[in-house]
Amino acid sequence: MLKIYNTAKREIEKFKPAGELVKIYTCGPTVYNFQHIGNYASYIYWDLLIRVLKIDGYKVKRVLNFTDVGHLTSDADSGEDKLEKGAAREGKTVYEIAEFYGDDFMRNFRALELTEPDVIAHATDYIEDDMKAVDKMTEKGFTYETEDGIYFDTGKFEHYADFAKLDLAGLQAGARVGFSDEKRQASDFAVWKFIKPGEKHAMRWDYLGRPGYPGWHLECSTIIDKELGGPIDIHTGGIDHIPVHHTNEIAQTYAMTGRELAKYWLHCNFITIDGEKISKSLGNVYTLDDLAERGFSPMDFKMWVLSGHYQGTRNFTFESLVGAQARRLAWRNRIAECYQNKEATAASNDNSAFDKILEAVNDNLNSPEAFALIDNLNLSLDDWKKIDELFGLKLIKDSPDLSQKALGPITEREKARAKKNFDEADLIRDELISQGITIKDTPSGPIWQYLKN
RNA sequence: GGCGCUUUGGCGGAGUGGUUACGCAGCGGUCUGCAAAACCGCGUACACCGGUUCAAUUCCGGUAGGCGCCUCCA
Repeated sequence: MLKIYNTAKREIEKFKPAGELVKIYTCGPTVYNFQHIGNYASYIYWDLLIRVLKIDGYKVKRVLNFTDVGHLTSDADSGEDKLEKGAAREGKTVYEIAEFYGDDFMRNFRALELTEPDVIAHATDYIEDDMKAVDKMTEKGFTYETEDGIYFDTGKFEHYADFAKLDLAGLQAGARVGFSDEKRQASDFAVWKFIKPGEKHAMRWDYLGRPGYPGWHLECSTIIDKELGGPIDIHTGGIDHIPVHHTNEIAQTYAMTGRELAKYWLHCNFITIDGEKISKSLGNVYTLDDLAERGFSPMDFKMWVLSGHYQGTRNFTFESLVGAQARRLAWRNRIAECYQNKEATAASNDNSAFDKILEAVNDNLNSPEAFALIDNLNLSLDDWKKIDELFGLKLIKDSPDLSQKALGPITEREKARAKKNFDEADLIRDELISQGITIKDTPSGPIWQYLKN
């Protein structure tokens, strides 16, 4: 039985899906630049959620969006469109930018062994639906027009402040860059932006007799409505989305359909790097490729991420990443032990071992506790397979049975050792090391292990 | 200002009203041809101040610190 922390209620609840199919939506990347390790940390946590649900026996339909239009450099309706900015930076078209960074995201997504979403929704494929959505909201009187777009009148939705517990009176509208004085409330936001004559904006669609493009928040409401249908079971995202983006999604969906958007809202916390937030100006924006250059695989990073809880703040340091890497190697060598000592592990195996691990993860995705259990429990090869299914750590895949390869040399070495021909014995050992296999002499005879990768 | 997270030994990070995980690093030892591994042991951690209690790191109240989001970024 899964229990999860629901941001909407600010408490841990038992998860009960509305129907047979668990409908999940994850706010995806804005494909205008490389995603950094903080971005990927969130997708690792949400992947764990998907995997737990599936192991618990649920059928899941999950939608992930790619924002390829309309996301401005501020979550408020000011600044530049990130895609347009990226295109200008690299001398490419916005479509090339979106494709390039979208592909890069998926490459990393797969390298992290994350479950493929059932639908990857590109915002630009839903423009017609966006227009219909604006029409609907306008019909119901939730919008008003200003010089630069169609705005959502948050004053018309009495529960607007509830989700994020906003203090609307305290919102300092003036502090927002380029705040339009035509807005009725500081919290009002654009559902559609007009492109002024002469304004550079490559992505444009005709609507209401003039060129424009959708407001950033709109795509999520539209895509959810079209791909999943209303109220979905789970909506996930980063905590930064609570006050603006998700609050606005909820308002839009209410305006369009009169329904709530999602029953359970999960938000992951941010990671810091060397004690500070991830930001370009601080120069601590690492990508997975940066980690690879320093000798850490995507799986090492994933070990690090899952060794902490999704709701806690995590501080990333390379020192702690070394620990995560070592822990993964230790687990792989326990698998090697299973290969070499089948009878013993089977005999001493605790049948409930994996159940305990699963129970920990069902408790609001407590992966650190699950990891502690893995460290301590006696596990069979079968358990390790289940653990791989649960966390997607490629433990089995990266731990082939090397017995065939190692057995001959190990026997040769034992013969040499018996003759006290240690030079030869060491030569054999070195030869195996060059193939990534180490030999450890235990009281019950030599065993092979994986070398640090 | 609003909304949150957090404070455990050198680092990461669980957990518990009394016996104090685990990983990494360190030290000592056993074992070993050597090396490594393994195993044993050591360092006696829980921000601070009150309260409850026979007993609090663990419960309650308060204080202080660190951090994040809202304001490029999940």
